[in-house]
Parts: sequence; C-alpha cells; structure tokens
Amino acid sequence: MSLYLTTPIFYVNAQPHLGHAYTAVVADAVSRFHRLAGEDVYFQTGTDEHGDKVVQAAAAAGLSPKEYADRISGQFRAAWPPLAIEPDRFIRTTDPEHIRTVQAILQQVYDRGDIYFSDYAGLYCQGCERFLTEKELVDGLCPDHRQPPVPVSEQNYFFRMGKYQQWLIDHIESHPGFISPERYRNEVLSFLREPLEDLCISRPTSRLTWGIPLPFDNRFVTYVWFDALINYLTGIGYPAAADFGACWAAAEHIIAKDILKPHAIYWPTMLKAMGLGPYRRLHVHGYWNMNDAKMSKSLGNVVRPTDLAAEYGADTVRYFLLREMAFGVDASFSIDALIARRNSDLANDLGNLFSRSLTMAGKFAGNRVPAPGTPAEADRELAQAATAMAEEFSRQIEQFAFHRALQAVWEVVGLANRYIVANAPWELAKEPAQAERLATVLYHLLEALRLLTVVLQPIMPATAGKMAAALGVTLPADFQGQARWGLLAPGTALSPVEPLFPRLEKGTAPAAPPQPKPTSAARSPAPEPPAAGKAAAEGLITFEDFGRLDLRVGEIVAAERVPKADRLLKLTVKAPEARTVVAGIAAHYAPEEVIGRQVVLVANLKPAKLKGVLSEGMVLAAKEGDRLVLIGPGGPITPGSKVS
RNA sequence: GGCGAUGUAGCUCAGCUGGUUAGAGCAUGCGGCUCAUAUCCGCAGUGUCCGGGGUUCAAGUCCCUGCAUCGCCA
Repeated sequence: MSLYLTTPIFYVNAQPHLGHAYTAVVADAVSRFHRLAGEDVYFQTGTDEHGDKVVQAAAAAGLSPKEYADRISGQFRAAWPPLAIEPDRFIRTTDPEHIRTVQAILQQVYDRGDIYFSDYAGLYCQGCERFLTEKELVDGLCPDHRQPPVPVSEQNYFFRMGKYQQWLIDHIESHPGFISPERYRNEVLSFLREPLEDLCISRPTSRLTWGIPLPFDNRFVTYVWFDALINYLTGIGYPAAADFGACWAAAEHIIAKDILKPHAIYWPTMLKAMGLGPYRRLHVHGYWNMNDAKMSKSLGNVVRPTDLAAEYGADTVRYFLLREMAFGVDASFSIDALIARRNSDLANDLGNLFSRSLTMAGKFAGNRVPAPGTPAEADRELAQAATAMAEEFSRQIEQFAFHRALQAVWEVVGLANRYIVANAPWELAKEPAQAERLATVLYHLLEALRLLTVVLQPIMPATAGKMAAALGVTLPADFQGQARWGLLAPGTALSPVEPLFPRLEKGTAPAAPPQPKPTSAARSPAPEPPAAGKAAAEGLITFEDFGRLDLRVGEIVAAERVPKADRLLKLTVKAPEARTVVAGIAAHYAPEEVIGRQVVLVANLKPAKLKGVLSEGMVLAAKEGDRLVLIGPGGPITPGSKVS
C-alpha cells in the first residue's frame, strides 16, 4: 500500500452538499492520479451516524435513528457515482465491524489508564438537551429556548489528551508536511501553546442511547470523536489485518477546515494512546461560499452535487471544483462561474482544440496518425512544453495544488492552439510539396493531445476516455511511461467524436430548482447536447394530448402508511374536494413529512385499487436513481388550482 | 481582549528571500484567420499595488501605525 486516502465520514444530520462533494472529488482525483502512476491506493469514505443530532433529525422525520441514518447514508452513497467518485470502501459507524473496533480500542485505552471517570459541571439547557458554554448565552438565557440553563453536574469518562500535548507539538514541528497547507499547521501549533484539556468522550444513556456503549460501563455510550475518527482504522482492518501496518503508514486524511481540531489534535493523541503512530499527512481545505444570490439559503435553494452532475456532467463539475479553488483557501461558487469555466476553458480552449485537430487529421491525413518528418523549432518547442507540463502537473498534484496543475495543462492547450495558427495546416495541405511538413505538424498536434489525455484522466475520466478513444490509444496505468513524447504510432486509425463540451448559454441552465414550478412542463428543457434534441423529434405529443390531463394542485391533509406495503402511503388530498390517493413514496417520505404539502395531482386518472385501497389519482414526483422528490407549486396557491 | 491571515486592473487572483516601464485568466474594444463547438490567433488598454508614516541608492515586496474583511483562541 502506498497511499491510504480518506475523506471524513460525513455526518448524516444533513444531505450531501457541495463541500462534501469537493472533499470527495479531491480524494478521488488524487487516488486516480496515484493509481495511474502505478501505485497501490485505497480510498475510503462513509458516514458518521451516531449522536443526538441524528436522534433529533430522525424524530422530526418520524423515523428511528437507524432508519433515518440508513436513508441519509444511502443518499451519500448515491451522491458519488454521478460525479465519477469511486471509493474502494464506504464505511458506516453503524457497521458491526466498526462498533467492535471502537469498543476494543476503548477497552485498550481504558486498560492503559488513559481514560478516567470524573465529574463534569456545566450549564445545561433542557430544550437543547446539551451543555452550553458561557459564550453562547444571550443575557444569561439559551438563545434558542429563551430559558436559563441549569447548572448540572454530570459524571463522564475523559480521555487524557493533555498527557500527549508535548509529544504532539514535537511531532508537528519535526514533520513539516504533517498538516498542510501551512496556515492550518500554524493554527494548530498556536492552539497547542495553551494547555490542552482532557477530552470528554461519553454521554450517559439517560441522555443519549444512540451510540456505541462503553465496554467497561454500559451506563454510557461513547460520544462523537472516539466513535467517528476510529473509522479510519476500522476501514483497513485494525488490528488483525495482515497489511494493517503498511496501510496505516500510508494514511492521509482530507478534511475541511471545520474539523481541523479533532483531526489535528484529538486524533494523533488518541493514536498515541493506543500505541499507534500518527497518520502520514492531513490535508485541509477551505469552504465554498455561495455568493450567488440566486442560490441563497433564504430561497431554500441549496446546490446539490447530484443535481450539478446531472445538469452539467461529472467532468465539468470536477474540473470546476479543482480549478477554481486554491486548496486550503476559501472560494466562491456560482453557476455563472461554473458556466464561464465550462465555456472558456472546456468548450472553447480544450474542446475546440480537440475538435479542430481531429477534423484536420481527418481531412488532411485520411484519419490516420501521419508519420512525422524532421521536427522544426516550433515542433520541438511544443514537444518540450507538453512533456514539461506533465511533470509540472504531477508535481502540483502531489502538493494538492490542483488549480496550478490545471493552469499548467491549459498553458499547453493555449500553446497548441497557437501552434495551429502559426503552422496553418490548411495552407500546407494546398501545396503537395509541403506534405512532409503537414504530416509533421499534424503528428505533433496529435501527440500533444495524447499527453493532455494522459494528465486529464484523474481530473476528467470520462473526457479522457473519449479523447483516448478518438486518438486510437489505450491508457495503461503508467503515468511516467505514458507522459513521454513520441508514443503515438504513425498509422493509428483515428475516430472523430462529437464535441467534448458543447457550449452552454448563460442563465438557461438553473442548477437545482428546489421545487420545479407547476408550469415547468411548458418551459424549455435544460440544454442538452444537440444530438439529444434531434432524437427527441419522435414521440412528441400535441397540445391537445397534453390538454387531456387534468393536472391540479392538491394539498395533502392526511397521510398514513398502507399496512403490509413498504412503499405505499395512503394520502388524503384536497383538490379542492378531498379524495384518496395511494402514492408509492413511503420509502422516501414519512407520513408526517408530507402533511400540509402542496403537490401536483393527476386528477382524471382512472381510479385503481392498490393493496385494497382505492386510489383516485396520482401525485407527481421526480425520480433520479434511488432518490425521489415530490413535485409541488413554487409558492402557496389554493388547492384545486389548475396546472397548465 | 489575544494571536494570525487577507486587502494588487471591472471580476477572480499570481507576484519567492526588496532591484529594470506591476502580471495571468475572464470580461471589454479593434484587427486577422477559416481547420474548428460564432470557436482560434494578434493588438489595446485602464491600476494613488487599502490609508498614513518610516528604513533603503531602490518597497506591492521590510518596519511602525490606522482602517476593512475573515479565521482561530478567550
């Protein structure tokens, strides 16, 4: 094992968002890069599922904590394939294997004397069901519940973190790359200048039962970090797995800056206490600020990674995320910026370069790689720049400077475009005497494209695949070998492709409308590759056909599960008269969750009996993979209103 | 309150240990080409490098100070 790469396990109290996606894209790109270099890589992600926030969120959704965790965990699992993120393992803190590992480690650290029982006194808010700090109080009251917190003394177990403070400082100082970028390393060192307090690692079962019981005291469950961080060990079979030691020595964590302290301080000291060495490196990135007003929280419009991937394609999103953010520094996200990158960098620069080159090879060289003659100065310059680019790319990826790596790639894209203009193959083609020169130019161009293909694989796997197919090459996992000049064999058959990245018009591609408007059927669909438009010519319906549907807004006034049917909910829908509708949404919505919602109802559907219940109509929902979302009006409207 | 980061063209940002007329991409204007996804190439700019003071032959780059924004800590 030469690299064991992890994202954090994501907490299931919220759905996957762009920040999660960024971490996962980084981890995926890095793992693809190292695999391409022939290394043995293991990439793990997963979900963190215990704790009181999950209990609360589950209660609000009318589910048990496990059911709720299953649902959200499934959403995380399903969020990654559309972005071409391919972890080797998706771990869950509710996995029995993980629970066993956590308990074994707790017992071990307890036996060594680094966990002790003690009093904890603090201000407890009964509304929040947690301790508040002085700082959180407003006028001495809980800001959420407007009541004074009660001084409570509680007994709990503590981890002797302070014992390892000096060791940790020494380790960080003697290993400059342990925490990067440097700003976070400094932040940690600055924090460690103050005495480190011990860490409370338990909750009494009187307050929280949704957790892993302490093996030495079943009146308590372990709380947060002793549960969550250990996933990194469970994932590689601690302690029994034969290759555990080798894997752990290659461990690198990628996190967002909000969980720096647990990863940079709690975790190394925990490892030390259990007799293990620290992980190899910690990579800390910043936040994506959502500056675009169109996506403000007030509109309830959150960017969902899966929606972005569906709208713009995995490769565009991956490229944007990696190109736009300097790893470690905050960046801002907007759909306009995404479209700008897509159009200028991907469509105009790269896509068009690829397209014009292959077209010329088709027209002027019969769709085969021509045999180059003696290279001229300009040719050598292109070759030299392309091979240097591959090295630079490699160097920057290793330092997690993805934006710089991609900058280096695009310099060659620009150079290749200038090379075409400077050598004007279309002029050379007019003069038979220039045949060898033409062949040389085209060869250099195609070979430069092959090198671009090699480096782009980890960033945009699907695009690199298309490019390789068009160039008639395969891409073995040998970055060093493949990044050399001159591997493209003369005579290789080329197969032109559709444009890699069709241009997008600004503003016509909304990211993720939270609730499609009732009139959405009448609006033009999101832009698709032209081919799709043509193919859709068949199967069109007339306006009259559409008019036969009686679509209305209905309001769900009651809902209950249908006995012995996992997927069915029996709804009472007002539209405007009340009627019964059976909907196959029980796997996605709890009854309490849908009451009061306005939905779109097909009111003139022939009634049918489902599990013995007569259903008079159907409610519309959008489906994507395993996910299902009810369709409703964009704003409140009287039940029964016609949808057209 | 303590520590730290950031403040450079309309926008997003590069500018390492101080050294020639301060850069890139995008956006804007003009010109060129036609192989190409109305794409590409060339040219043109504009900047009190946050304000003020200082060190130096020389400061965006170092020091002091003020302001603004952000982060960590209390």
